[in-house]
Amino acid sequence: MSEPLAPQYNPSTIESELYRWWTERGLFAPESQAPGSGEPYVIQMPPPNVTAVLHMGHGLNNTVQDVLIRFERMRGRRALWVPGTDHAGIATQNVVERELAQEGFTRFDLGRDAFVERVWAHVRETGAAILDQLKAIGSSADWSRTYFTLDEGLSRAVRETFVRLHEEGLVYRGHYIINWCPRCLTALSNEEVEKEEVEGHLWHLRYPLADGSGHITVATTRPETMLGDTAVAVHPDDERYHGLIGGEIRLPLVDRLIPIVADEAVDPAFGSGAVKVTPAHDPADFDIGRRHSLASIDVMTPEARISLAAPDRFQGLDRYEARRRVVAEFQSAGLLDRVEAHRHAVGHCYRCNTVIEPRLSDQWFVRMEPLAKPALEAYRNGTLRFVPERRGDDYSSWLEGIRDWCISRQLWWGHRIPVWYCDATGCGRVSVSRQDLSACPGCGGPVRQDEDVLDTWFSSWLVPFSSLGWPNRTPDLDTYYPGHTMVSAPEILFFWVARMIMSGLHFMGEVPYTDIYLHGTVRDTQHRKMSKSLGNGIDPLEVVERYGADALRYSLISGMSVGTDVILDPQDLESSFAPARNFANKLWNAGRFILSNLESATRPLAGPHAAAVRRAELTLADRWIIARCDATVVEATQAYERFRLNEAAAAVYRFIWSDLADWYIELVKPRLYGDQPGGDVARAVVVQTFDVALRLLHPVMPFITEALWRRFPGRAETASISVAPWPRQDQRAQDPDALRDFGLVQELIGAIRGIRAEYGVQPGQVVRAVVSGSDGSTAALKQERATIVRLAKLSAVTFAPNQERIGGHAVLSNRTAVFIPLGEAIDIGRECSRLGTEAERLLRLVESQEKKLGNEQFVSRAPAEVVDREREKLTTWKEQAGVLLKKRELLGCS
RNA sequence: GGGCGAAUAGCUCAGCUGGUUCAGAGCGCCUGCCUUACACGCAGGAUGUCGGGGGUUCGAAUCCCUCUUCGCCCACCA
Repeated sequence: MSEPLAPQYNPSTIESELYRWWTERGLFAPESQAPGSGEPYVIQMPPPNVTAVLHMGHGLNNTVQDVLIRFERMRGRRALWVPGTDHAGIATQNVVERELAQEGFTRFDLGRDAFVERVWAHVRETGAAILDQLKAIGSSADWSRTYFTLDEGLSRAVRETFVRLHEEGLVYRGHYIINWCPRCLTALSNEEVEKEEVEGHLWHLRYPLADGSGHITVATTRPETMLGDTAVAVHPDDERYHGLIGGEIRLPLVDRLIPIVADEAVDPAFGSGAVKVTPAHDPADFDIGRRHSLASIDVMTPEARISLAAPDRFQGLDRYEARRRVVAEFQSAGLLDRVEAHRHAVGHCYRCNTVIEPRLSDQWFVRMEPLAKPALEAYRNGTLRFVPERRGDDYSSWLEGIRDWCISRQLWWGHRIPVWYCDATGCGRVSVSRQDLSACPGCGGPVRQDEDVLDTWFSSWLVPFSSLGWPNRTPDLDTYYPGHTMVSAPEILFFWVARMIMSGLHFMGEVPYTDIYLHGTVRDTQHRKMSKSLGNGIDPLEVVERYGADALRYSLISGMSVGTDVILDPQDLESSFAPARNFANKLWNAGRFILSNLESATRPLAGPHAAAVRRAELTLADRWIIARCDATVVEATQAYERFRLNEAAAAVYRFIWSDLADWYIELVKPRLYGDQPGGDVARAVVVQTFDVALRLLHPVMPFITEALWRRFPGRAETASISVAPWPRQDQRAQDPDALRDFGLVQELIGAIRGIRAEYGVQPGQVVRAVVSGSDGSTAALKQERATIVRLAKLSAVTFAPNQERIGGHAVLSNRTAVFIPLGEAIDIGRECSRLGTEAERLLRLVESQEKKLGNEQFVSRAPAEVVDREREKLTTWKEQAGVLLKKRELLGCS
């Protein structure tokens, strides 16, 4: 590592080499970090779906986790980040089905076993690519603990959970209306249905009374379901229909007699106040049907075509064709009362966006209320903390209204349901078992396993303990359960996060983590979510290749504040990622420069904060940068602790660029060259503060910080910044005087530069400056005289009262005046107006300030220190304005 | 239909407990510089009715109400 460093930082080779080095050293395993000492700190990675390679959302999610895990690791915790991938039942099955479709096949052509084998092939490929991507962005997860949700161990946990919940009466099989996707041909949970507002219609249909005495009008958004109607319902108190309750309707098209029933669920104010009842195709109707012992007629096939239960001419029609046909027939029979435009929410499959069909079927459910209660309590008693806080409301209101969870899926890819049905006549036993069964435990007869698989979330809700070996009681489980922070996208709060809390409390007796950080979504500049179908995605790997992983990470972190989305422009990667790349380059060059000036060091450079030098040897600038560094330690540490990662990143950025590079390094250059007086002190201070900056930045930019940090003298070959101790605040570093005094130096240099620019003084030309002020106000400036001369490009600076006329004038915030004689270069008129404008600005401030202080209410009601502060401001502004006006007089301005 | 959030420079956003970061940062723009760490850089500069209206207060970008516009979550009125 001693080859000369290139002036332009090139992340690609450095990153891959360092990553290999980290993993070879096993730095990401908690065992090799702080053996036995630090408290564990555990993050469970939301396992990416093996459907496809990762997108920017994953980039953000995993960067946040990595920042937190690296932060806590450096703070001495035994940090464990558990990685994994999710088999993603329905999603992965769909992806492979689409692949097959391209080849002209369906999964049924292949058969179950061959299809599942095919999915495995996809999984092996994608799963490996995903892990590579996670590594490419620098994720410091413990890969030795990587799991896949269909692994043997996690499958055992799934089975144990199912059986145990069944034993407890919390898993049951039921015949209910569920959400059915006619494309995926499976049941879905309520959470898997996305409601979307659509402009639909409300058809008002006339149902003739059986006795021919008239009709009842019912309104529906899905006319085709009338083929399965088995009643018409009205509210029991609805006067309009009193005489009709108990009567019958002759159902058009089907010619079936169905009763008119009274049910409280009917809203008399909606539509006609009468509702058609289709128990097989609507959850509300199903309930009405139960209350009135109505038949359920299933008029749809799984594919949402009209079934054999309907009249011949409708059979086989797609649901929408059937809808048109039904409406047309009502119309021609004169039974279509009217059609209204109607805006309503329609459920769509969250995986293929097909409109959901409520369907009556046998499915397995988890009884959720008993699980939800403790999960709700954990929030109410403050055990769980949400960031941002308001997400806690979403969590609790979801739990309060929770409904049972349909967990069976009519898919082939997933954990097979551990239930066996006995086929022996007269037995029919249903066995729920931890072990595979080959015979009925009751009669010894032949059994067949339930064909269905479990909801993919039924395995992922166990991850916080199943990934650690549960149901076995393993050392990992003892040590790393419960974990600490969950970093998740808000979309999966209910699917995953809330359910993990329920399972954790139920099976482990403790919440799986206490802090839940829900970050935003990555969107394009039109605020659209990045997606493959919109083509507005950004490939994280492309960004890593072009800008480096550190730049990717920094951009994501700095673009994100608590509770807001990250906006990136897919059309213009440069504007999104160049600033971070530039920052990396800046850091690289600062490091390069510092390193190149350490050879002449004669004193040790390492050690606790500025311990290598004595206080008395420090210049004002040294004291200033040490104080700024310390303030940055505090600011960044607090920001990381509060999940304000963008603020932490910004604080370090400011320190490195605006303080260290722009000022301190510039200023200290003469001391560093050769064997200058104070050279060792400067070297010690610059190394010290740069080292702190690298450590503070490491969680966000792990690669470049490591690359630089390792090159500093005195580092052991095996030392890594990733386990270097986190910088601590140092009371001795605090130095308000230095902050104030050096601020004045900066202000003076800025004022002189401003005058130079104003009058177009050539950069190469040196000028003289005269500074006048009281001894007290110029003491600090005198200390840094050489700095002022160099950075303001002066021939000399003198401290004396000034009566010269022709030049540029300025006045600092402590009333010190500056004068630059410019001879012919100056345009007196221009200087007059420049001074005039500035004086006017100050006088306006003075005026409003006088008004404020003249206000009795303010003086008497505002706190004394505020009033004092405002008085001081007034004095300063007044005097500043006075100095400028005097200069104008001197110049003979009109 | 219920709940929540956001609106600040051309763009992306900070501004946390009302008053010393109070109108800011980065990008973009303008001017001048290849000053031997860095042109992915340096120095300087311009840019705002803090979404509209009302209120509370000595004092509001900040707190309250209201309107407008965007976004998110929830919802079995067919």
